[in-house]
Amino acid sequence: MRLSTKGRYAVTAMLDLALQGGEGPVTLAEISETQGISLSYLEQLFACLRGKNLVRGVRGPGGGYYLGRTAENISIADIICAVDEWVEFTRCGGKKDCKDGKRCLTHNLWDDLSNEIFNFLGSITLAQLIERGGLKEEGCISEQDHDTPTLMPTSRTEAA
Amino acid sequence: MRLSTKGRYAVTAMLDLALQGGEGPVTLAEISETQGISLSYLEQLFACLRGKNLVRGVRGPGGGYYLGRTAENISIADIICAVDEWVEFTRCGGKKDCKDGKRCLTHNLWDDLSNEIFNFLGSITLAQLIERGGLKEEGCISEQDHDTPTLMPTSRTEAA
DNA sequence: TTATAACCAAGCAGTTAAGTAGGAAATAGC
DNA sequence: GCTATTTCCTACTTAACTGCTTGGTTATAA
Repeated sequence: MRLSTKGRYAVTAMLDLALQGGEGPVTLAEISETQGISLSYLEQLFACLRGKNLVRGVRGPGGGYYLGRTAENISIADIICAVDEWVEFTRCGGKKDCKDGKRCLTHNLWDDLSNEIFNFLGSITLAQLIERGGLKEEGCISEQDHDTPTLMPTSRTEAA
Repeated sequence: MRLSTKGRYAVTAMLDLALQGGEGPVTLAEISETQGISLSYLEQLFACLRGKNLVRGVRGPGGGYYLGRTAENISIADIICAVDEWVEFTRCGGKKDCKDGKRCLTHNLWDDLSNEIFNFLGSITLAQLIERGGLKEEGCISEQDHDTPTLMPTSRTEAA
C-alpha cells in the first residue's frame, strides 16, 4: 500500500468535490482555488479518478465534475488506489522461490498487514468522513478526541 | 501519514528481527541476506529505529541488534514513524488562516482520517502480526480468505 | 592484535512528485 | 456558426526522494 502526498491530494480534492457538489458540477478551477492545488496537477489526478469511474466530467461552459457514484459508495481506498498505483511488491516475486521459509514468512506477514490496511481504508467512505467531520466542525479546529468505535476496523485484528 | 516502501522495508526488517531474535543478537548482514535488502540501506533504517529506541545495537564480534522493547510493545506505527518522518502537511499551515471555511474543513477531514490510520497502525503490534500470521503459515501462501464484501483484496492486480 | 560488526557521512543513479506549457475537443450561450 | 468555457491530452521540467554504493571510524570479543 502506498499512501503518499499524491493520494492525499486526491482524497482532499474528492472531499472538496463531495462537499460542494450538491448542485451542479464543480470545476477544477474551483477546487484548485479552494484547496491550493495546481490546476494541471488536478487534471492529472482527475484523469486517474475518471479512469476508475470515481468522477464524471462534463465539458463545456457550466461544466465540471460530478462524483462518479454517491459518496456512500466511494471509499478512501478507491481514491488512493486510483492515483497511487498499487505496486505489487516482493512477496518473493509472487512465487514461492524463497531460499528458506523465513523470508517468505516475513513477506506473508507484510502482505497480511498490507491487506489489513487496505481493508481498513476500504471501510471508510467519503460520506462517513464528511458526516463524522461535520459534527466537530464548529471552530474550524481539529480536536482529536478519539473514542470513535464507528470507524475502527472490524474485529478481524486480534484473532484469526 | 506516509506509508512508502521505506516503511515497508523497516517493518519487514523488524519482523525478521522479532522472528529470529530469540537467542542472541541478529546482525544486519543476516537480515540483509534473508530479506534481500542492502546492508547499507539497513544501516540507515536502523539508525532511525535506534534513535527511537525501537532497536538496541551491540558492537563487536558476536554483536548485532535486539528489539528495543518486547514485540508486544512495538506497534507498526512506531516503526513507520521512525523511518518515514511524519510530514505535518498543510492543515492551513497549522493556523486557521483559511480564506473561507471550506478549505479548512477539508483539511480537518483529512487530518481526522490521517489520525484514524495512525491509530489503526498503532493498534497492531509486532507480536500480534506474528501470532496471527503463524496460524496460516502452512504452505507459505498468503490466502486472503477475509469475508470482505465490498473490498477486493485481489482485484488490485487486475486494476491496471 | 585482529576480525567482526555496529556506526557514520558523502554522494549517486533512477524514479517520482508536482507543476508548466501548449494545445485539442466538446458544448452552452449568443 | 462564433465564442468563451472547461474538460481532456501530451510532453516537458524542476525538485525531491529512494535505494544503494563507497569509504571510512569506532567498539569489542577472541
